[in-house]
Amino acid sequence: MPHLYLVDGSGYIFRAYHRLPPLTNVHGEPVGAVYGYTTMLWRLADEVHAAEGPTHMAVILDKSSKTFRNDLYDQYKAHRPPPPEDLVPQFPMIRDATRAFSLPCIETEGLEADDIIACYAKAALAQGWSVTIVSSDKDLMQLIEPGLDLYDTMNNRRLGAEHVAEKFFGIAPNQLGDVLALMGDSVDNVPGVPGVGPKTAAKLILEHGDLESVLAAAEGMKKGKLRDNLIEHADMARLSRELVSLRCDVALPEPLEDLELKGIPDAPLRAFLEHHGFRSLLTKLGQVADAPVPAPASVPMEEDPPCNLDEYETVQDLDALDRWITIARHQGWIAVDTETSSTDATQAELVGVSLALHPNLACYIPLGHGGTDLLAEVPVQIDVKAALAKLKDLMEDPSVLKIGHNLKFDMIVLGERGIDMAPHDDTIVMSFDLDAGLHGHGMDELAATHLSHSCIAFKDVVGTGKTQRGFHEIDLKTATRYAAEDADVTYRLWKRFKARLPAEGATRVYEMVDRPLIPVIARMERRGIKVDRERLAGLSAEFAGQIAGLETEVHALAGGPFTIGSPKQLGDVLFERMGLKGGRKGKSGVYSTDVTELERLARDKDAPGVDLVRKVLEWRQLSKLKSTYTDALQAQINPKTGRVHTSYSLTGAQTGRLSSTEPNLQNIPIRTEVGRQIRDAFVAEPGNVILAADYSQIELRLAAHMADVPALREAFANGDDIHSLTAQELFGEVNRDTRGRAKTINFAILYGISRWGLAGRLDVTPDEAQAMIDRYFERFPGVNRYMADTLEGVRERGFTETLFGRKTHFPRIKSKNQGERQGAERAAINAPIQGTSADIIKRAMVRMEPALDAAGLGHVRMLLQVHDELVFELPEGDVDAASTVICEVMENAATPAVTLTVPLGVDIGTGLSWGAAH
DNA sequence: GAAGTCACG
DNA sequence: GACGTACGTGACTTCG
Repeated sequence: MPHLYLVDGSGYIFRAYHRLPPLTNVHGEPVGAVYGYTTMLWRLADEVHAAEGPTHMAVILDKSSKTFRNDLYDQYKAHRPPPPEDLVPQFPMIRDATRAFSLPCIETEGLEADDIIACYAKAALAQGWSVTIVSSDKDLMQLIEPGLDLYDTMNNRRLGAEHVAEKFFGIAPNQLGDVLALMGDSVDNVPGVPGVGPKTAAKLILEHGDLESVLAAAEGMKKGKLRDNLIEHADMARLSRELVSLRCDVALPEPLEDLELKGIPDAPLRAFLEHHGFRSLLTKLGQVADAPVPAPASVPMEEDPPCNLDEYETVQDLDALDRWITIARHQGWIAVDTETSSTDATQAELVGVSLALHPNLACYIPLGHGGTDLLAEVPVQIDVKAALAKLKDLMEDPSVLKIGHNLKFDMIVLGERGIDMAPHDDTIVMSFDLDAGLHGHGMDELAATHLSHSCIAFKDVVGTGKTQRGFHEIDLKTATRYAAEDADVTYRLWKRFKARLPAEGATRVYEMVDRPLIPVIARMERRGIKVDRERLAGLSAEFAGQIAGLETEVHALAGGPFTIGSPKQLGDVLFERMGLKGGRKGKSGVYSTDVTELERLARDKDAPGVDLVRKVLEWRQLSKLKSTYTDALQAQINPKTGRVHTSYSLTGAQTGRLSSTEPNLQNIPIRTEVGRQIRDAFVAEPGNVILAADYSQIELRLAAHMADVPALREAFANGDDIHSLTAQELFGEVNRDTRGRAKTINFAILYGISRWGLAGRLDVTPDEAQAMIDRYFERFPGVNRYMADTLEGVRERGFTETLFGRKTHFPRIKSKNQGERQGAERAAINAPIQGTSADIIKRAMVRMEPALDAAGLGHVRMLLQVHDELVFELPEGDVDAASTVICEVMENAATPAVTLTVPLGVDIGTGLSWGAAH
């Protein structure tokens, strides 16, 4: 059977106007109500194929303000205020929208939309059709009967007789006209009977049956105001009855059959959506979901008003949350920030979420406040589950860009709650890709630099030290000011960076390397790596015993106890008490006692105190391993997962490398046998293995490519040992000693060589070091040239660039201080090489998961990155297949953006632990 | 919080 | 003639 949907367009637009925020389209025209109307039509159109969906549909509008009711009663709707100024231009747009959907739009002179709806409803019902009136107007509820219901699209509910009974105290739909007549309507100026509201009206009708019976019974009622009013205003009640009656006796402007739905042509709808810039709907129509969002140009950035913390809203009910989500869907982007109980995203409790849509249009949604002794009273908050369900839809909506500052954190927090945020932009990464080397990228610093705004300091909100409170204990007013400010500032920064990225040539590295990496890193952090606690505890105990023994021996040799860990005391003991030779270093006037100095002392077998020095070196090594690794790592194991979850910083290293904190898993020992045991504590789950894949000599290979050194390029192409080759070229023979020296020189080149530095490393004179450097430049032409070009570039432009366009700024390149300047020069020579290497492994990481998935290796988990190494955990049986994919991805990570003239080599190892995988 | 030291690439 | 010498990180300890 046909099902006719009659859309009360006029009713909808008023409700939408008051309920939705004041949106404007790309032309600056107000379109809030139109947007709401368009999304509603969309939803209805989507229901076409549903079981109870429409087969016929029409939109009914009011034609003019004068109707037959004004002839009945000249005061009808007389006091109604004119529609708001910014609603008026939206009326014609409603017609545009309806036409865009190719729906019939019906309006008739002298009739209200309600009457036309009633006519169509009756006609359809008479033919046995079902009818749904898309409205929640109480007058239209009179029409409800079997086969006809109302559909309140704003609250997504069907309204039937039960709803009328519930709202009007037991009244049936066919009695509603009488109730409405008695109670009147102040908005439409239907007079009714004074003193009679819905409750009294319903009671009277239920008691007496209908209006006339009520009026007839008035005389017999007990004396009182009600009786008097009913008698005195009986005629007004009868007039009201006529006014609220719906006329269904006029001819249908268009026959029912013509309302049949015939599908919605694409072109007019697209044109309409494009005209208004309704991005999210365009996306649904089939535009690319991840198309870059244009920078909002309508408001020049300079005209952004200053941050006004008093304008922020605290969102405490679902309706309010819906409002924010609606605007986000409309404009296609939103700034997001989460407040939590901890800076460790993998263990943090969610305390609240803040959102920003425009400068100063920001809110805070408290979700986990209260619940402690300190804040005994739990404030009004949306139920976390309900709020997260709403937020999930928004966060996962492919047509809404989520903007955050260090969004990786929020991705992890929400990821732990089943929300897979996408698409995204991150202002901390944007800032890094624009301004690495110029300043930090924390929000407070960026707000001060770019917005001349000083953010509320977190410690001013929660305090410090013993009296520090959790964010969940902060009152909502303060919490809103702090949290919403962060979202607001993030939004403002995003506008600026969004415009700067293409203008400053930073889009390439941002879009190709760093932006897509964020969710990859978030997943790695969430996975963590399993650590064998017992093994670490065993090592700790072992080290503790040895340290204690060494301490006793050191004190005995030194002739008395002192704090070995104090460089100052140790220096005094060695150089004063024991009389070893060595010089002061540093401004603080403390003897240098670092490992190179102590090893120098230890080499002199005959010097007094050699034994002491050797014991101290051993003590130092074990103390370091115990305190930094075997003890600390145990404390870092997440009790819930049994794994260690590091946090990677994408902006920590100026060159574009990642850095790793809490704990740092990029400096787990490997170079010494005793330290290496710590790696054995990083293990795979039963049935799995650890796979470590590392680039072989990647920085030297890149140097060979970038400096265009034929001999080196050939050597890499042939798979030769590059340090041996260097030894052959520099010293004419290859042995352990010359190869070691050659290796040192190769690294020295990468790091920005100085004759003194190399001399110190090789224990030769600066002149001899210079001779080696000269010979190197001679044998490997291109290197010297590359270094000179790099320096010229950085002096001229202030920054270096990687092959992928990543910039690193070096403001000190112009320093008057020679030391500073030379330091900047060395760093500038290194940055393009180290940075390109970082770009390449990042690209490999971005491509790794899709490549593994495509190969049916979805169970292979990428866990760690250590600059030139990726660590995976995978089922034992997948090793061969995974190795192939991993190698392939890593070796080809530069292409097609960059074509290298050297191959990239990857070595792979596997084992039950990280240590065994090397 | 600075300085010194040392773990990694 | 002095400067103070390799690039990039983070964590721990001592000490003022």
